[in-house]
Formats: sequence, structure tokens, C-alpha cells
Amino acid sequence: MSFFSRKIRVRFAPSPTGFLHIGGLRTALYNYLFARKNKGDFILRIEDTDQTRSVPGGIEAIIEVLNKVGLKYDEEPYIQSKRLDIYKKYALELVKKGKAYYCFCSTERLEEVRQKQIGEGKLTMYDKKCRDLTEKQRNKETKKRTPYVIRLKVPEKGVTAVDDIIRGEVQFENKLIDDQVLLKSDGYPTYHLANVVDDYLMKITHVIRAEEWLPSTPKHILLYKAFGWKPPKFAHLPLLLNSDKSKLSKRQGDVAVEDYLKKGYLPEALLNFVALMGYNPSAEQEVYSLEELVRGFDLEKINKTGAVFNIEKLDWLNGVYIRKKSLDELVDLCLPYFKESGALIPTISPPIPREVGEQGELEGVDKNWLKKIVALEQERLKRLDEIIYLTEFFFKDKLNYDPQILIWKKMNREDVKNTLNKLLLFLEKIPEGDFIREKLERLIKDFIRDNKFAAGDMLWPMRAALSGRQASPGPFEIAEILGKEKVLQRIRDAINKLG
RNA sequence: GCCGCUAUCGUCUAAUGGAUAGGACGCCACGCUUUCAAUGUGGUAACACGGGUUCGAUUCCCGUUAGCGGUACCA
Repeated sequence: MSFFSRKIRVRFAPSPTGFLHIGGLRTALYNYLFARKNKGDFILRIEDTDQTRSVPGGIEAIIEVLNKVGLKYDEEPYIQSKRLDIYKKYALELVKKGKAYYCFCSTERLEEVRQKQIGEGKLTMYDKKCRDLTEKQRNKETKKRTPYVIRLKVPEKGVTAVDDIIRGEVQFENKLIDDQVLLKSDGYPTYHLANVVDDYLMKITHVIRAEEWLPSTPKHILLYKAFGWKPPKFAHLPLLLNSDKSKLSKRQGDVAVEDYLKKGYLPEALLNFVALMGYNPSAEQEVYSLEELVRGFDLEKINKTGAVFNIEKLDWLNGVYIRKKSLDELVDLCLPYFKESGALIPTISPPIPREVGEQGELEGVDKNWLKKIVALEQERLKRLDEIIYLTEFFFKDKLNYDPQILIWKKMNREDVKNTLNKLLLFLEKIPEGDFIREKLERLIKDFIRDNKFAAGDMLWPMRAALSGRQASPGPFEIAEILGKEKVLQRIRDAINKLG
């Protein structure tokens, strides 16, 4: 950093529409990465200048999600609706300078003008009726208390160039730029005014935002010029897309970060995933910690193309992060899902084998016991919420399943029944204390060998009987968790089912 | 309509004026295995099209096409 250069300052500036959009998360993340990489500041600014669209609790929702995913911002969040007088002051200043003007046109008239223009196949722009009002005309309207807005007096000639870090120079003809409203009739600023004034006041050095803002950037640059301020640098991020390539939206899947969190996507997976939609700091690596992302971050490397949100890859990545968790962490992460599902309510799963561990009981269920269950599914989990379905059969007394699944390959009903009967007799003789995975495995495998069974002929029906599932963890680990009594019970049930 | 942006496997991406265009997800096959998963190995699949520039273009330029974004007293 040279002696003269200012400290890097960026901001994330969402509107509180009720939830944080996944695209917003990516924008926030890139701002964060850029700030951290450059030892700068990352500011949160709430752009709630549309009274009709602000949702109660919207601000809190955004802050909560940012906290949950660990994107820490510097300073207290700035709330634009609390800064109304500032924007008004600056709007008036522009009027005084002759760079903006009062407009008394009603929305009805504006709509008429627009319709007429559409009918004639012309551009839909304000017709500048009030642009050159005399002071007399103006005073007349003011006296009548006609509602007004303040509009920017956009130059009618020339070109405004945006120098974008990601896209290079983009030019816009001034004559195609509308005389933008800066201050609305309700006294609130529009996005354009508030954004420019705040970025100036908050000493923002780099505006990193989504590509949808690129077309309004010349308006912003014109505003900086009108004020006599130096514009920040701009970087317009490629959009996040639905699979049909339209801008990522609800209707085609979840769009709220909160929804992903609820389903059991881990914050680190979400950040990792979203970071890679736009660029990759290296050629081979796919899994990045936040620190690694910071280290490798470079605005110039971001590509220009929109990125389709590919949930399958997110699922894979989330699985990677789940497998990296320690068992203790994972159990804690799964706990809310167990609780919500009611799986832990003892009435549903009464006598279960207990080892009362030092961690104690949890709503009637021993945590060590729960740990064993979670351990079995760790490598199968893609989302935390799947833990419920995956482990359901541990908590139930009666399993409901089609007896057909008990039948392995070319065996028939009778074969399976006989096999299970033999297994039952054998297991009955095994002492309860030997219902430990390794021990059971050795005993049963010996038994299989001694009786010249094919392993699958015995183990498949056993596993299916214990789980009631086509696919599940192996029979020995399930047996250990269920304990002798339940194991025998389930095998008897299976035999009965086979008729 | 007008303005703007963009174009590498189905998807996310890497790289390059000269390479068999690399990785990941997905999918397929095989190995491991009692199933599933995990894991290992291998495979599938891309430079939108047409002109230039150049000894040589996926890469640079122009155009076409397509996609997307914007076109509000919404952000």
C-alpha cells in the first residue's frame, strides 16, 4: 500500500426483504474476502429506502445469517432509513448547484407518457417536462403543495464510461440515460442517491456488487461528478443462475441462505461452494477453508459469465465437510434434527441399551449411544437433515417393510427363512455381553464358514431383518447398537413376515 | 424495441498465439464388499458459428447467433 492510498473499504449493502439471498451471500463473501485480503474494512449497510418493500425483522434476518456463516463485518451496521436527512441535504445541494431539479409530475402523467412512448416504439424515458421550470412555475407548485421528486439533470450529450475491474471499460451514451429520481415524494432517497452518498461518506474504495447493477453504474458516476467527488472502483460480479440460466430465483428451488442452513448444509460448505461460482484460485483444488479463500482472492480472476447453481455439487461438498467433522461435533450438529423429529422421545424408543456415559442422558437417550448411531451414518450424510431418515430404524420398535427385501439374490423364501432360523438359534446362545461389533462379526463369520454358507446368504437377510432397509450400514454394527434382545426380536419378526 | 454484458465438457471451472485443452460434480464400468455409502482405478463429455489478423488461432479483432441483465418515485 502506498503512502497516499486510502485504506481499502468495501461494503455489503442488502435490502431487508425478509431473508438473505444465496446470491447476496456470494456478494457478501467476495466483499469480505477482498477486505480481509487487503487488510481493509468490511461494512454492512442496510438499504431500506423502499418503505413498501421493507419487511419487519428483515434486518435481523440478514445479520443473523451473516453471523451464522461467520462473515464478520466491521463497525455497526448502517441503516439508511435512519439517515434520511443526510440524503435530503445532498439532494438539495445538487438542486442548488443546478445539477438536479424538482419534478412535480404525477405518477399518472408519467405512466401516460410511458404508454405513449411504448405505443410509438420509442424509448421509455422521462420527457423532462420539469427540467427547465422557471422559478415562478416552481414556486407556484410548491405553494399548492404539489408532491415532488428531485431528479438528476443528466447531460444530454457525451458518453459516460465505467471502468470495471472485471469487465474493463464499458461505455454508455448519456442521451440514453434517464433523468433519474434521486429523492422520492415520500422524502426517501432512491437507491442511486443513497448508495452514492453513503459510499462517499463511508469512504468506500471498491464497490463489489452483482452484475445487475452495471447498467445503473453510469448514473452513479454522473452523480459523483455532479457532487464533485471521486468515484470508487467498481467490480460487477457475474450472476448466479437457475438451471435454465435465468437469474437465480425462488420458484426454482431455495434461494434463502436460511433454508439451506435449515436443511443441514454447513456454513463452511456453503461459503466454499458459493465462492467457487465465479472463479477458482487454483486449477486443481476444490475444498477451501475461509482462510485459504482469503489468501487466494483476486478480483481480477473473477470471470464474467453467470454461474448455474448446481445443487449436486453442493451436496457433494457438504458431504466432504460432514465427513471432516469429529464425531462429537457431528452429534451436536445432528441433535436439533433429532429433537425436532421426536426421535429422542423415549416413548417412541423405550428400552434401548444404555451405557450411561459421562456425557449423560439427553432427553432420555444416552449420548454415547446416539454417537454410535451417528458414527454409522457419517459417511452417508450429504445433509444433516438426512440423519433422521437414515437412522429411523434404530428408534422404532416395529419395522414396517416389504418381506421381499429379506430375500437375497437367487434365494427363495424358504431358504431365507431357514437361514434366519439357524441364525436365531445361534444368536440366542451368544451372551449379551458379546454383542459387540468385532466379536459378533468373528462369531458369525465362523458360524457361516463352519456351516458352509455363502456369506451373503446369511448376512443380507440378517442386515435386512435388523434394518428393514434395502440399504443400510452392516449387520454387525447395527446389532451392537440394538443389543441382543432387539436383535432377536427383529429376526423373529422377519421370520414371521416370511410366513 | 432500445442499452449493456456474456459465450471452454450436462454443470462449476483451469489454461494457452503452437499441449493428447487440465481438475471437480454428475453419469458409466471395474476393484473393495453382505447391501448402501465411503474409497481406489479407469471411462464419458467442451473451445457456439462465420469471417479476418497470423506461418499458426480455442486464445486477438469484427460480425452472426444464442443466453442473460437493465430499461420504476424497486433495490
